[in-house]
Amino acid sequence: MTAVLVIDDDPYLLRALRITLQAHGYAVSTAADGRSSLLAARQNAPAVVILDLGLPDLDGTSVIRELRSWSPVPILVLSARHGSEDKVQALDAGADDYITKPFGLDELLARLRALLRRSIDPEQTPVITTDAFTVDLAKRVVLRDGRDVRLTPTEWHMLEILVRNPEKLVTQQQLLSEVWGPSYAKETNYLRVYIAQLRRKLEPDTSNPRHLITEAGVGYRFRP
Amino acid sequence: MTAVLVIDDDPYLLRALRITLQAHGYAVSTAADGRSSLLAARQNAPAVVILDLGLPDLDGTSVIRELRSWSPVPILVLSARHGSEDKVQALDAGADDYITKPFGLDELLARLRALLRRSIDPEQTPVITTDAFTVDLAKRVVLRDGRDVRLTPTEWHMLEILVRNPEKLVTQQQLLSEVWGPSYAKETNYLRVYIAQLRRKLEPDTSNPRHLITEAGVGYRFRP
DNA sequence: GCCTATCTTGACGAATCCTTGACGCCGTTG
DNA sequence: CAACGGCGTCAAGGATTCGTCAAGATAGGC
Repeated sequence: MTAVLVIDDDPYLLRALRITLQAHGYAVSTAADGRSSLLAARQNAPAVVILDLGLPDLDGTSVIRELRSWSPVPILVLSARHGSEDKVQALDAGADDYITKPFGLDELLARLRALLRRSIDPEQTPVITTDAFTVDLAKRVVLRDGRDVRLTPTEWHMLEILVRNPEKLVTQQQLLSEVWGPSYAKETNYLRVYIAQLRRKLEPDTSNPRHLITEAGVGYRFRP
Repeated sequence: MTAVLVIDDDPYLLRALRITLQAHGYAVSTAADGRSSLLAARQNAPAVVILDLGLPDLDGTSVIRELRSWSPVPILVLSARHGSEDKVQALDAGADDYITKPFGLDELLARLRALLRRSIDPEQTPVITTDAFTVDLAKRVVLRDGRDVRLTPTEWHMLEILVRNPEKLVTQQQLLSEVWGPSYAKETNYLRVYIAQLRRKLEPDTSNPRHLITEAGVGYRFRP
């Protein structure tokens, strides 16, 4: 049976979630604050974690970071605020998905299913092909016109992130914190330099990129 | 059968609504003041709430806030006054839609259906489709006629808020404080400019918008 | 120590995006 | 009828952000 750990300090919401999740076949364990939740996560080894950001003792993002330091378990975040700042912070810290309160229980269940589905097969096809080049994620090789393209470690790291999320917009912060670390969140000129190098090596027409698309002010997107 | 909770202190209106709603296949429960209505909402778990603002004991916005603190149930507000102040207050407190008395029963039924449609489909996949365009919230992509539409960060931010709340009337203040920050609450010209740009990019007939609807003096609404 | 590959940093026009004001239209009010 | 407020439209600036280049800085191999 799938094990779920629910972390929330609101006893009513905790009870409601426990009942609903158990009714849908999950094994539920709960925690009401950050410290005990970290213990519970180590002991129960849940398949997915549901975390409320408004905890009494620890900051929500700290809990996420602690968890992420030793476990890849999917984390679904609940928050009362509608603003997008804490959303971005939580996702940057390593959360996988996000719901704003109040939310419908069917929506919660749907997102839970989606997270579990994703964690079961994390690597679909390790080979991505476009009409200009081919990326083999397993072999760490990029081919263009039959010959392989030399990429530096940093170039490869950036390309890998973009290619693993086809069609999806990857935030500047996501790229920076993934490649250079969270403290480089404002060095957007790094991105400009390396995107330019990737384009020069991969795009047929450098000044008219068709696969590495920039979204001004937000981030970049890979289009197959 | 769909459960509706009607909250009103006028016995005649209450009786008329009960009869009409039951005749259209709804299961109706009623309450005549704020306190008993909150109890009834917890016990009956209605699919939608119809709330008259002029209650004897509690302020209407307080009832909305109480409900919203634990439930995402759609709230349809009735009010006698024609002014837009209480309208905006109720919507800011978390109401979903609004009708001014006196109102036609067919209009009430139409709005009820619209709100229920929204609550039945709680964005299982974060993809919203209309007959003119498709919004993918996860990938941050908008498709129209198969091609993707290029949106600026601010345009996307506004569209996301509206699309995440289908059929809901979103206040000007809600949009402004979410996108530009709380101190921009009176710069309604921003809304006019960006709504116009969104319509130009998304609506088939710009001068006759069918999905991005403006409610004069109050706000905007997304209709799927 | 020297050489090479890679990464960092700064600067500059160019492209994109946001802000702001003006104008006309429409429905409502007095 | 005239005045008014809310809305849609447009375009011109000003502010950000992007692409590009090249010159140090750093690290690793020989």
